[in-house]
Amino acid sequence: MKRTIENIEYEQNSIDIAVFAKALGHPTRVEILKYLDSQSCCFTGDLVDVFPIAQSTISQHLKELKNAGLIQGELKPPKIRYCIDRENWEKARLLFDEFLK
Amino acid sequence: MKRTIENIEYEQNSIDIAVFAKALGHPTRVEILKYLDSQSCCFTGDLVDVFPIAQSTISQHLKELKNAGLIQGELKPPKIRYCIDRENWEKARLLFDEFLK
DNA sequence: CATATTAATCGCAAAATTACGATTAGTTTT
DNA sequence: AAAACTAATCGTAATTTTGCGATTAATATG
Repeated sequence: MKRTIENIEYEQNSIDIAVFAKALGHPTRVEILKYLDSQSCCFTGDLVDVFPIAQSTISQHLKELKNAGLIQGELKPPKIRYCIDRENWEKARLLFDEFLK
Repeated sequence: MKRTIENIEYEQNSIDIAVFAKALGHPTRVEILKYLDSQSCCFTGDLVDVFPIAQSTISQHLKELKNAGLIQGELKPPKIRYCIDRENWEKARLLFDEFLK
């Protein structure tokens, strides 16, 4: 990309909203979160069974959700247990609520 | 992309959330919406003055917000007046509220 | 009618996203 | 120690996004 103006300055609040929103910006990730919420937690393998997409793709989506802070992974060898990060979830809720009100 | 499984089926609700979220997934678009909200309406030219990015880039962001249904443009020749689409805005609010609760 | 103004669109380039299969790393189990 | 299992990472490819300058279309003004 030709970014002649690199380092555009944004309000922190705008960045926070954008980061959460971007993570929610794919239907698969939305449905992963719905599933996670309904099960309270789950393993990658569960998702591979539920969604008709490759294991590596699911792993990638999980990574993005994790990077955005919406989920956390807990080591339960040999599996990894993913749960919604309730603290950030609440933060996102407040941000969207405030923004969209 | 190698999409061996094309036509993945999603819940309509997940698609709706993802479409709104994707539109909100860039800080510039979030700030455009904030500005629109604060001014209730505005012209493209106002945004060009406010944001340090090219006119064509702003136009593109406006297009995406419009495609997602978050804003609407009204012809006020020779300008175009952009306002938040309150109906869809409310729809988005309800979707996120329900989803993040 | 010619000129100015406004904002969309075009064409391009760089970067990010999405998806896959294959491989790898880390644990268990045998 | 060998085999099995789980999930991340790698490498690749197609597509989409982001951004710019230049051009265009549409309207308004002189």
